[in-house]
Order: sequence, then C-alpha cells, then structure tokens
Amino acid sequence: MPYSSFASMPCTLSRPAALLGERWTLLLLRQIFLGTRRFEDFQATMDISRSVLTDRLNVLLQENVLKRVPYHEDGRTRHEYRLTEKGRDLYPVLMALRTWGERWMAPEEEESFQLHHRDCGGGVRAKVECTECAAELTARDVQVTARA
Amino acid sequence: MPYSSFASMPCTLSRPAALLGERWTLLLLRQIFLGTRRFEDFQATMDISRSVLTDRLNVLLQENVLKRVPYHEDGRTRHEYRLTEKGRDLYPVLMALRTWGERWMAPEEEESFQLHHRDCGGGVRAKVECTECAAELTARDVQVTARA
DNA sequence: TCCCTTGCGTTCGTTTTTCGAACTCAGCTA
DNA sequence: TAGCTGAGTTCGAAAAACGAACGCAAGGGA
Repeated sequence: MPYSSFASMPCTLSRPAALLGERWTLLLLRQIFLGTRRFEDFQATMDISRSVLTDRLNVLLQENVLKRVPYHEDGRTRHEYRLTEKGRDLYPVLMALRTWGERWMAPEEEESFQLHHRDCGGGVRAKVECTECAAELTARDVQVTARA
Repeated sequence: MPYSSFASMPCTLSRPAALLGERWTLLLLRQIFLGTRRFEDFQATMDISRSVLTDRLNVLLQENVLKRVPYHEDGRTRHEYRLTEKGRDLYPVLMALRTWGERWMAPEEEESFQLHHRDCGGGVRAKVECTECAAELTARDVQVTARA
C-alpha cells in the first residue's frame, strides 16, 4: 500500500490527511491564506523548488481546493491561484494548527502575525464541539465506533 | 531555505505545519487517535516502511507529542507509544481535517468510523471561534496584522 | 542448555521525490 | 528586432522512501 493509496481510502480523515500530509502542502496553504496568489511570490517567499511548486499547485487545482483566475496587469492577462469555497473551508484546519502552535510551540517569542475578529477585536481559536449540545469536546469525550 | 528550516521559523503556524506536513505524520497521528500504540500495529495497519516509521515516531517523541510507556505482556516488559498532553491537544487538528473531509471528500459512501459525544450522542465537528464574543469565524471575519 | 518465537527496530541496495540551476516560451516594450 | 518578465519545464545530483533481509533481546519449550 503506497502512500498515494490513502487518497482513495473510504475514510473521511485519511483522505484529507494524505492530501495535506504531502510535503509543502500545508505551508503552501498557509501562504495562500496570508494572501499570496502568484507563482513567483510562492516561490520567493517559501523558497520551494519550482518543479515541486508546480506539482503541488496542480494537485490542489485538481482537488478543486484552488482555482486559476485571470487578471490584468500592465495590459497583460495572467492567472493567479485563489481559494475555492472548498479551499476556504480549510480555514479551521490551519487555525487548529495555529492554536496548537500558540500553546505548544511558542516559547518566549511572539507569533509572526496576529489575528483578530474584525467585529470585536477578539482573538481566534479552533475548537471541537458537539453538534447537539454544543459542549467543547476533547478526544476523551468522543466515542469511536466502526461503521456497520 | 530547505523544508526543515520551517521548523525554526518564528511563526506559530509554520512550525506545526512543517512538523505535521511531513509525509505519513498526519496518517500516523490518525492511527494513534484511533488507538494504535505499537510499532508492529502501525506497520501492519498503515503499511509504512519500517525505517520511515522509526523516523516519524522518533520525531514525534523528540517533539514531545508522543511518549514511550512500558507495559507488561506475557511476562515481558515492552514499550508502547502514547500521546502526551501536547499530543492529545492535536485532536482539534485531526477533527478539523475530518470535518472538512466529511463535507468535501465524501461523495456517496460513508465514513469508515463514526464519532459521537459520549454524554449526549451528538456528532462532532471542528470550528473556529472568537475568544471574546464566541462568534463562529471564517477567514473573512479575521484580520491579519503583522507583528510590531 | 539450545532452539524457536515475538516485538522492535537497523541495514542496505533500489526506486521516488526533491533540489536547484538552466532553459523555454508567450506577451508585451523599447 | 531585441529585451524583459512571469510562469512554468527540463535534467542531473542529492535526499527521502521503499522493502526485503538482518540483528537482537527476552521469554518459552524441549
């Protein structure tokens, strides 16, 4: 079972994990959520090799996480990479990573950017909750059952 | 800037993203949250090569996400891999992946396991909320500012 | 005691990925 | 026509992953 076969497992956790678990993919998504949209800018800010960048962008296009959108600059038509709705919906994944990073990987130093709720200025955090009673859940509060 | 240098970037999103963005690491964590604890069981259920499994387990031990715990079986002392508090706190990351997978990568088929809140039987989902007003947030509701 | 089994890795030669520098190409611009 | 720029593509070298075989310590049984 090669790594790639997880992409077709009947598990709604395995497939996203296999997709985002490829090298560079999470870092690429971070950059996109921070506003980067062009090939050259990804390449410059992340210092990823151009061939791997091409590959990762293509995978995300194929998965419909990103879309290519034409735009004009200096009278020329070019394309930029933007999140689809499916892509934007990955926000909780990135925020969960950051919430964890804030708690467990921030020794003294501060974060390189800050996030605030536009409406009230509050902070941002990811959490897991019950769809019925809205209680916040940890792994211990959740029962796992194999599907029938 | 090699991939590994993201592990020391002053960004609380980059570092977790680089750590969990290595191949197999997210899938390994999924398996751990599902209850797998021993080398042989990881190897058998994921079909990962033994050398890479050794490496990934060691990285997670070093990062203090996992710990080795001795246990007895057949009168012999062995060790198993278990989550630390830091590791357990990754639960929202995995649940965010799953919530996304349920919405965007579950065509007709069902998930391979189900999750329920032990207390009330409700479903489980990840979300992002404001630490002040508790509103649920999307990327559009959040303002990013570079640190001073 | 000697041999077998088990769990947990380690080694090593082969195949994939990644790297990085150079190259290509299309569409302006001078 | 020549040059520039953004967006890739190509290709040889280096790193990572693969997988089959090997190592090893701790029992158990003969």
